Formats: sequence, structure tokens, C-alpha cells
Amino acid sequence: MKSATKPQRRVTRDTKKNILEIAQNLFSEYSYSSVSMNDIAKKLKITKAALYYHFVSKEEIYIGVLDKAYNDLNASIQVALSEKTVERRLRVLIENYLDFGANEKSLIKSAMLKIASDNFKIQKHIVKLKEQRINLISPVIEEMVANKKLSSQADDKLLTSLLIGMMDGLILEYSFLNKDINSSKVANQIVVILRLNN
Amino acid sequence: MKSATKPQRRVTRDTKKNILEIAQNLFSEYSYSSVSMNDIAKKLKITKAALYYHFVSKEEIYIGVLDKAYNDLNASIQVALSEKTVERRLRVLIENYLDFGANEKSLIKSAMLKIASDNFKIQKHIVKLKEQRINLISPVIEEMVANKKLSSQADDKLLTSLLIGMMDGLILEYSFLNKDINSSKVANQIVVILRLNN
DNA sequence: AAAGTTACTTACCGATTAGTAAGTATATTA
DNA sequence: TAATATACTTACTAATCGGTAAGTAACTTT
Repeated sequence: MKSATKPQRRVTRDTKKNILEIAQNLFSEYSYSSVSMNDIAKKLKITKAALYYHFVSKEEIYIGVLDKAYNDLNASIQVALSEKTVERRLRVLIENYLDFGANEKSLIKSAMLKIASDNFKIQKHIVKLKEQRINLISPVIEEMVANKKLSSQADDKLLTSLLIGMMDGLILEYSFLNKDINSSKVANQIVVILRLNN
Repeated sequence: MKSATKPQRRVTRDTKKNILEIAQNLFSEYSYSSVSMNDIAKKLKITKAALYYHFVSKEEIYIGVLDKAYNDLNASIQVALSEKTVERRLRVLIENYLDFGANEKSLIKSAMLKIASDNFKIQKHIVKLKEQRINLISPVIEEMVANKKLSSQADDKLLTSLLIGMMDGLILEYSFLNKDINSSKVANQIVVILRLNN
């Protein structure tokens, strides 16, 4: 017998993945600056220094969390874009967005909150991710407007911002109240809501 | 000649008011934990210790900022409630809310973000303020639903949450993009939007 | 079996955090 | 004019922050 004296290593090789997962949980609930590296480490039952073996900085972890979240969101938007009709594309897009946002609140919050006055790196990164997201969604809106399925009172970009702001607000409102969001029901209402041309 | 050697005191007696004002500016832009007492003091060109002459803690300053903001918001909602028709009450309410939120973003953010895992005091205070706000708004929604002016598919409280979440989301979306919100135009759209009974 | 690599831990760093104790200049009151 | 209250500043905590250097146990390769 030679083992069982110290906790064995190399059993789980996915520490980096675990770090991002725990960090995502924390950043979803609290702001960037109120989540410390120690908080993340403690939850993983490792030391803070171990985090720096896998990541060079706190910024890198946060950006990692955001990138993963935005990538997954973009993927689920892409799925919606393959729907056959324009109406279905919008409807499924909203539904997927709401479902996704409910689980990835850090993404929603990051899109709304400035980090700190001196952290330009993260700030610029978030603006880039937001632009990607708006560029993915706005074609659907444009299409709907072109087909006279949506109000054309406002321009497309503004209407897209309005939709995103609406969805983000709803997600956070429900999350704060610890309520589950019924995505298909709410998506239905939003679609009805957006059909302004009477 | 005996003066002019040191900056004279007692010239401005409203330091406490100034502190709340500057703090509100900072908390509107950044999160609770990323605004330090030193940040507030520096902007006022006083020392951090001076803040503790007027307030017992950072929490107290933050709660002071929120109380003032929510009180002002409630007052502007009350103004809307004195409108003659139900439709006007809802419309002016939305318009005032959007105008107000655009200037008092700290209030909107506080209503959406958890502060820190161990700060129960502020958290509970915010929940109380949110309840007050919802109790002020929901009667208008109830009235509209009762008069069949609004969709009654969802219950009143849910519809109120939906409206608030929507407005908050829009305010933050616009603020992040550094865009001004055209409150009367957007209020118009939201009213149209909420009139779901077709 | 020796050497090297991986995945950490322990122990520290300087800076910053919220908060405090003690001193001080000014203005008010007795 | 002396005592007191007001509105601060200076100088300091202890704790925590992000981050690092050095050591080490376990596994892999030679």
C-alpha cells in the first residue's frame, strides 16, 4: 500500500473547465469586483495560487466566462435562424434568448454594467461581444420590418436594441425575484407586442 | 490680516448633501463594490475620514442614495397617478419612469444586481424598496386590465413585473450605448405593445 | 531508476479596502 | 475672553485584494 496518504491528483484533468464553471456561477450572481479570486478558489476547494496556474489574471477568467457564454448564446441564435419562416425565426430566437439568459445571467449583467473606470480591456471586450450579438439579431428584425411583419416606426437597429433591452430586463427582473421565466409564454407576448403595425 | 492662510470652513454647509450627490453619480456608473470610499472623497476633494464624520458606514451612504432615488421616483409616479384617464395614468407613468431612470441608473441597477453574498442588510433594503415600487405601479395595471384596456392573459403582478423589467432593461441598454432615450416615443410604443387584447 | 513535467500548496508581496483615534482650525456660545 | 461644538485632517489600524516565488507530491518519460 502506498496511496491514500495524500489526496490523489490527476484524477480530474478538467480543473480549468471547473474554474470557469464556478466563476460563471459567481459572476452571474455578483458583480466583477465583488467576486474575489479567493471566492472562486474556496468554492473549488483549491488555493488561489492554483487559479494562477491555469489563468494569468482575474480579467482572463472573466473574459473566458463571457466568451463561453456569448459563444453559446450565438450558437443558440444560429439555431433559431435556421427556422423556415421569418415569424418562426423571431419567435424561436426570443425563446432561446430568454432560456439562455436565465442560466447565463453574468452575460446579461456584463452587457449592462460598466466594470470599473480604469478597466478598459474588459470594457472594450464586452462592447465587441455586444456588437456581435446585435449583428446576429438585427437581420431578423430587418427581415420582419421589410416583410411588414413588424412596426417600421423605429429604425431596425433601434428596434433590435429595444428587443434586447426588453429581454435582458425581463431576465434580470425575474432572476432578482427568484422566479422562473416561462420562455415560450413570454416569447409569445413579446412577439405580439412587437407587431405594432395595426 | 489673519485669514487667507487656510481654506475657510463653514462656507458650504451642505457637505452631506454633496456626498450623496457624488456617491449617486458613482454608484450610477459602477457597482457598489467597485466604488470605494476614497473614490467618493477624492471627487469631493475631502478626505475619506470626513465621510465618516457625516455617515457611519459605506452601507449607510449607499442606502441614502437609494432612498433618495426611490423617493423621487415614487413622487414622480404619484404625479402620474393624478392624471384623469386610466390610459393617461399609464402613459405618463411610463414616460416619467423612463425619464427618471435615465438619470438615476444606480436605482435601476440596484434593483437588478445582488450586492455581495454577505451583505444582507442592503439586499433586504432593496427588496423592500422594490416592493414599494411594484405596489405603486400595479394598481394602474390592475385598473387597465379591469377596464379591458390591457391583456388579461397574465396576472396583474406578472404584467407589472414585465413592464418594470422592460423599462429597466431599456434604460440600461440605452445607457450602456451612451444613447439618450426618447421617453415619450418609447412610452408610446410600450403602451401600444401592452395593449395585447386584439 | 533518474530526470523532467504537471498540478498544485505554502508563504509571501505591495497596494487598497472599510473604518478609527487623535489632533486641529474655525465658528458659536457662555 | 474662555469653553464648547462643528467640521474636518493626519495618521493609523487589521483585513483583504490581485498576483508571485519557491517548494513539492504525483505522474510521465527516458
